[in-house]
Amino acid sequence: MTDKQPANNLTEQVMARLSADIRGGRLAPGARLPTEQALTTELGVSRTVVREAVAALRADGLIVTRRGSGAYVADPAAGPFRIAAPRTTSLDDILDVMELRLSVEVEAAAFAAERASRRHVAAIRAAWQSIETALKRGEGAVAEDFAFHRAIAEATGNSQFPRFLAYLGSHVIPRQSVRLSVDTPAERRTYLARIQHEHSRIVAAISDGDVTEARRAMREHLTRSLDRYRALARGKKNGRR
Amino acid sequence: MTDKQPANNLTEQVMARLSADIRGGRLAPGARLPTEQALTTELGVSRTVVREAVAALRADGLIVTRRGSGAYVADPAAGPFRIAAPRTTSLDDILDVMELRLSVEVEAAAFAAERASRRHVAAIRAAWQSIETALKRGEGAVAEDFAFHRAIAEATGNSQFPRFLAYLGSHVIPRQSVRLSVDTPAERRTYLARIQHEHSRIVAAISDGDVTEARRAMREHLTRSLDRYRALARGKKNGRR
DNA sequence: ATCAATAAAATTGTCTGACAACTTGTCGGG
DNA sequence: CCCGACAAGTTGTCAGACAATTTTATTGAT
Repeated sequence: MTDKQPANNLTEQVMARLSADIRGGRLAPGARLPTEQALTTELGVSRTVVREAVAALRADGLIVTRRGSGAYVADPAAGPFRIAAPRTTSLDDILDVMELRLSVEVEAAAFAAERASRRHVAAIRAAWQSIETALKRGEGAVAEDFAFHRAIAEATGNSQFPRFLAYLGSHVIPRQSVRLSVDTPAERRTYLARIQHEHSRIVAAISDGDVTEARRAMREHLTRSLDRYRALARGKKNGRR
Repeated sequence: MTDKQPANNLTEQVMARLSADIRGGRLAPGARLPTEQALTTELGVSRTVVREAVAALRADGLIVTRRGSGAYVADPAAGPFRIAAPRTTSLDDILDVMELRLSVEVEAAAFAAERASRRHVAAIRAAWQSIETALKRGEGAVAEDFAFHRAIAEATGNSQFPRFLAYLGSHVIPRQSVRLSVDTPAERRTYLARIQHEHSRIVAAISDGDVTEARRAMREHLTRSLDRYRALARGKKNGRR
């Protein structure tokens, strides 16, 4: 199920072992782990290795240690937060993540329309202009597109939105360039022009402070690209739900 | 800015220091960290502490180590995935996270209305019923409420939604019980009754497959609780934007 | 016999020193 | 100029010791 490269360093081996014990349920939340000495004898490694593995798992939020008492399996709810599986990026997974992105961005546009400052609006406009010049130069403008969405997220005044987008973008956007279903340059150009037109409507809504329209425009914009991926997924291998 | 409890264990102090250096940009991605020996002398701790801190940061995906060469700041895009800050949970941070949650849940309700199976609808109805019985017993039903929202997230057919909610819920919901602005039991009862009424409208919309109404009902439901928190935050110490 | 204070044992946290495994740069010889 | 051997530097692992803290056992008084 998981990746099993031999992991030439012992610490990772011990980490994998303990992690598997915890996630596999052999060690229930709140249960106490074997003592460091017990682990050294059982696994045949030095205490240094055991301690480093424990420190790593503690950083992961899987366990907590109490001096003089022992190490305990942490409540999984208290753990940090991992969103998507980075390794297994199947096409379906990407679609799922894109839906999550749509959800966040639609509301981000609404919040931006509600409370964007003049500087924020100016930044969004500048990002739009950057796409425009890139398109006139005949480029794809994927980086500029991402910057545009990022500018909107920052205009919400809520730092969670840009952070969320930055993470999702780094994992979803790169795939976008892998395979575009549009073939001829002419088709591609009209497609990009339409995208940019959708962008302009989003800008207008945010600039006007029209919350409802901002939501609508952003949803339409993202739904369209989502549908293109859905079609692609269905074409490649149809199935699922 | 951040929380500065003395952190009685040195490892966390060193971790915090290095983590701040990396996130603060003083150490660019790809840059090499000081050697362990340099850190021991500079920070005045033993090599054991430094190594455990490095092991923890490596588990966090912030750095990578190469034997014989050194430790390097990892490319953040390659790093696993972290969304929000778990430690620094100020009231403003909670509000920001709640807005993110609203964004996701509104669209989750829409997706649920669009493609929930009969079993999913039944599960949502059952969760609603659980709240009902808990309320009749005079309980707060926070766990049941969370289960209700979770059932909706699962009805989307997109595994990212329940996962996202599970994380956010574990960090946001617990605070809900910390301090409720409603004082008298009567007020509390009417409040809970209204919440449950809002729930019923969400259930009806999803059951009918009415996407727009599902969005509207969920947004109204969450906006209301968000507004209550906003008022609470403003009452405690007004400021910010 | 019950309970409280004390002592002992157990456990994690930190320090020190050492050696192995690996990487990188240097230097000499071809 | 290229290339191999060598040396220095760095991380990985091991071993032992002591400190700080918690848990358990012992002991004593009531």
